[in-house]
Amino acid sequence: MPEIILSHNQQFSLDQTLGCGQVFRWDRTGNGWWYGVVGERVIRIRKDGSRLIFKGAPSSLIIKYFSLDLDLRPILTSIDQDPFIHAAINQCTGLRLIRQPKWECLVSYICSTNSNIPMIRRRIATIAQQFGKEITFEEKTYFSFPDPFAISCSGGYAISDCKLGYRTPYVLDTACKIADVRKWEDTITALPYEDARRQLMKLPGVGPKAADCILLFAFQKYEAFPVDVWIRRIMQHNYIKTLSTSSALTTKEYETIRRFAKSHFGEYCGYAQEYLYAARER
DNA sequence: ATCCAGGAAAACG
DNA sequence: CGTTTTCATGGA
Repeated sequence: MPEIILSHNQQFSLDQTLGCGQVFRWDRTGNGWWYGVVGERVIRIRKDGSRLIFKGAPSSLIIKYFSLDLDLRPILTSIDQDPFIHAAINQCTGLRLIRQPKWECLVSYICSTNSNIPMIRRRIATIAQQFGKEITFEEKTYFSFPDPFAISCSGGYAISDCKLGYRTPYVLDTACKIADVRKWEDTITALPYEDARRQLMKLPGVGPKAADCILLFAFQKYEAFPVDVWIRRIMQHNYIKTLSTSSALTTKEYETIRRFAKSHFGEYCGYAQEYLYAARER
């Protein structure tokens, strides 16, 4: 089985990275193997010390997907601005932001609203099962994530069967609007963060939070700082104690939080967000 | 039964 | 304009 030997500057935890809630298509078996669908491939991977052992994809794809080509140390040093984030960094050693497939990430976070991680996972799995291509791997059947056309051309019939609730028309309408995925990806990629964010938020079902997740996880716009209920709580308790404790997160509050994060943690505040989220107390 | 979950859109005042 | 209500689903 192919493997990658991680050097000392490739700090990496498979469990932190795949288990922190940024991706929804990976499962861990009892003995440390992870199985996941990435694009048209099923990947099996585990880590033994500095050895990364895997099957189902070339090394180049593994390195790109897990961002193993970038040195985490200067990034973590730059966001390590106070004792609280320092503790989170230490608690989640080796957590990396993944370079997710963009279209799948978009749909995932449209499906994430007002929901929890197990539910999101189930929805994405159902969509893949309904519309994706069958992939056989080690005698088991998996499904790739369908392109927009596969979803839109069904005329909304099969998608309404995926238990997405009120998110059903969001996914369908977004699939219709993004007929040419490649073009959409190139457009967003080329735009600076704020412009890309405004563009994404024009899609039905994509608000500030979803847009920031997509930009951070799929487009590597590291200044994105997604604010969900957990992050808001953490920011209230540890950083901005003057925040009102009203129930719904207003646009103004969201702006206050993400501006603070950018100025406090810097250009890589998105990395700070993910460490804070992964280290959250439940 | 009631509340909550990696929120967003529509309705309201 | 800012604030409140509604939305579908399942788990605790």
